[in-house]
Amino acid sequence: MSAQDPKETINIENVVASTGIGQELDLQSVAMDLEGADYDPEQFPGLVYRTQEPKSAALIFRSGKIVCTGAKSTADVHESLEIVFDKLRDLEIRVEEDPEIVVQNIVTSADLQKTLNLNAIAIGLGLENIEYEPEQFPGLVYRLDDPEVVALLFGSGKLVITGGKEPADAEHAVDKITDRLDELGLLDG
Amino acid sequence: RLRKWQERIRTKDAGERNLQFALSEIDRMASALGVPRSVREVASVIYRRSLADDLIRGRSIEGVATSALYAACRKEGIPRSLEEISEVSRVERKEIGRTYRYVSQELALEMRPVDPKKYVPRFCSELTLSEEVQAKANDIIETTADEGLLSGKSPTGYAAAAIYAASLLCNEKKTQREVADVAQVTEVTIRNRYQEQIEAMGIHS
DNA sequence: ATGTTACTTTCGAAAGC
DNA sequence: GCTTTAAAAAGTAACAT
Repeated sequence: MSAQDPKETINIENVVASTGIGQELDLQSVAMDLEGADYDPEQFPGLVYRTQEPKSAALIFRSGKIVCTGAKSTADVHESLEIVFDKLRDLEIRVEEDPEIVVQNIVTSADLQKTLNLNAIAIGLGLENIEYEPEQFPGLVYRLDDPEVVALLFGSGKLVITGGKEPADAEHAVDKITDRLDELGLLDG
Repeated sequence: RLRKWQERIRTKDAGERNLQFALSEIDRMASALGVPRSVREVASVIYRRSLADDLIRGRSIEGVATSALYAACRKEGIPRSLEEISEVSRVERKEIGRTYRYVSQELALEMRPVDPKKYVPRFCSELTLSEEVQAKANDIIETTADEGLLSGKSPTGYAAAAIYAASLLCNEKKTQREVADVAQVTEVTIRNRYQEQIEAMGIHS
């Protein structure tokens, strides 16, 4: 009744993407005119601009390249970047019509809905394939080859999957992890 | 050519000096921690393997030496926490931890997670607790860990809580602060682990 | 003794040191 | 390698109440 497919519990928590306006920028002046912009070249070469809805943070560089992070979906990434593009246009900066936006990383969380004995899992998956140092971090780090993602498994059964380029990567990862733990008889039992 | 010859000697000498420095550091830290000679030997082997596999590039000699000692203590079954290790090293805890993880992966040391029970004898000794308390603490750790209660928890905090609980059960009470001090964890951690363990053991007191 | 804030881990891009 | 951004997981710690 309560046990549903772990895939249904997958939630996208953050999407990182990169793009560019195809134009060099004078970040100093952009920082002056764009309200809410944080720019401290001594500390970091990029200018930070935050959007409220959707919530995200954009890192704008002198080269015109932009990194967007914090969005909850790929659609939000596009929305956020459109806002950034329009803000720049308001500053009389030429921005390409539809700059190519490339998703670089998707962070998701999920729930296997069964508590995990990480010690047993560490041995079962093979000590050479995992990293588990509870003195340093409570999660067990499991790197998958296909899809090429990294999963952090917790004793509660919840997990984080990061490194994927598309939502499907997380689903495949959850499937593989579930299957692997099942065949090892490590889901509860 | 003479120049090339000198360069080789210079490199060889530098390498030799660095190795000697690393080994003397391992010796110094091991003495400060009071670990047996066998541990220093294991640490030396791990350091030499790190050197042979070129793992020191981009890292400090001290960091690798300290990590080798941390790994050796664990491998020999007498673990020292990163907190304890960092007190005798000039490398900070975070760096020792990440270097250890790197060396451990690269050399395929296949280190198993630290068993909290490995801390019981030393901590109890420092607290002058009886054999009975040690046995009780080990029982609590073993029983509750098998129920999956150990997952994700720090070995020192887990051991500390079990020792605290055992000291109460055996009428040799030590305060949370006393146990927290030897284990180098906070009272809050002992409190949290203690509650879980007691509940899992079905004890009420 | 409890509550808040903050730091640990994973990932990726950007430009520059 | 570092710097900055955001986000989740759960444990631990520092400091306040």
